[in-house]
Amino acid sequence: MRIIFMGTPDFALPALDAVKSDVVAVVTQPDRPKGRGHKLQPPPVKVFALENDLPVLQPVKVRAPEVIAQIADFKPDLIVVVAFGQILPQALLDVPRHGCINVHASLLPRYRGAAPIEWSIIRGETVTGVTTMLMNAGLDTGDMLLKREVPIGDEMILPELREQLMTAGAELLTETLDKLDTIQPVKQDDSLSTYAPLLKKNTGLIDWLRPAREIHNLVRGLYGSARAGNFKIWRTRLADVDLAPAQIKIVNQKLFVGTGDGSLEVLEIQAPNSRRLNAGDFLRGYKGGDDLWTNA
RNA sequence: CGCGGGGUGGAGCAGUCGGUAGCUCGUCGGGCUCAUAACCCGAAGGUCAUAGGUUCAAGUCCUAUCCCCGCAA
Repeated sequence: MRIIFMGTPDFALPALDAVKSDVVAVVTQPDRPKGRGHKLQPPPVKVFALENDLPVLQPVKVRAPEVIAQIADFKPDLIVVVAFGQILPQALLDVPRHGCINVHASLLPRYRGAAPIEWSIIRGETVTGVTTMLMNAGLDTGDMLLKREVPIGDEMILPELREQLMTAGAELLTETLDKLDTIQPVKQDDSLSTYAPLLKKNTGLIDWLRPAREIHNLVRGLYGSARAGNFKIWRTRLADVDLAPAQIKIVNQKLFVGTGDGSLEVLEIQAPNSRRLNAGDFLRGYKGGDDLWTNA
């Protein structure tokens, strides 16, 4: 089986590793200026591919005819897509005779889209999973092959869930390829579908009027991107202290915040221009008063 | 060369106009207490990121390097 693997971030690595012996080429996103100083960074999949002596393509747009031709030249039997980051046009989907298989980090048809892992935590789901599907031109709308469930613990955090899903995804991919001839594809029930859109900058803004549980889920699901004022909130815990929304209280080196329903203990917080600290350390240096979030 | 903040005893911070360092917590010893994460007394612990430079004198000014962080992408 000649496979072309398409993927970009860390999440795709276990899957690529699982099938690499059949991979004839890897397609990933171009190196991008990233981080401080705008240094050019190769995507993790590229790094992995080079370490394994796999040919790497980094098209700006896979939809470009010359790119599709280039991919076709590898005469792939199958294309495997895991967190690639670009939409494949029909012309490309038609290239491999076995079609294109995608590993998606949710139980389809729920959480179609770019950020299924984050949204499944933010929405307070107790179970999610991975799904393999035969891709079509829609966004995560292809016929499903196999699924595997992964439970979401009450206190589970984004990196933990991501870790489990990427492992499960790699295993499911292997299983899918093994049974490819016998699996009966199942159409998705569009009436049950939900979307997990790209995270926006303001997705992480904490509204203290919301219930504690909801805010806690947001903090868990964004892990570092949830913010209150200029502070990043990394970890919280449900608490039982009587406080008005957004009001803070410091007791025994612990930081509590009131919400619209219930209260939270802030366990890890990051002040502007500072690094991430646990609440105890943060409070030691904190000289301000009760206006923690309101001043800016 | 995208913009900006910072590296000070174990931790988090302060340090004004340059004159060899201070706070909170922790640690160790002692005391109080039925007891304690509480309180009282005392102690240890810092070549102030690194290398140069200016100066009678630098954590504090100048230059270079390393590392951390925020924004923007």
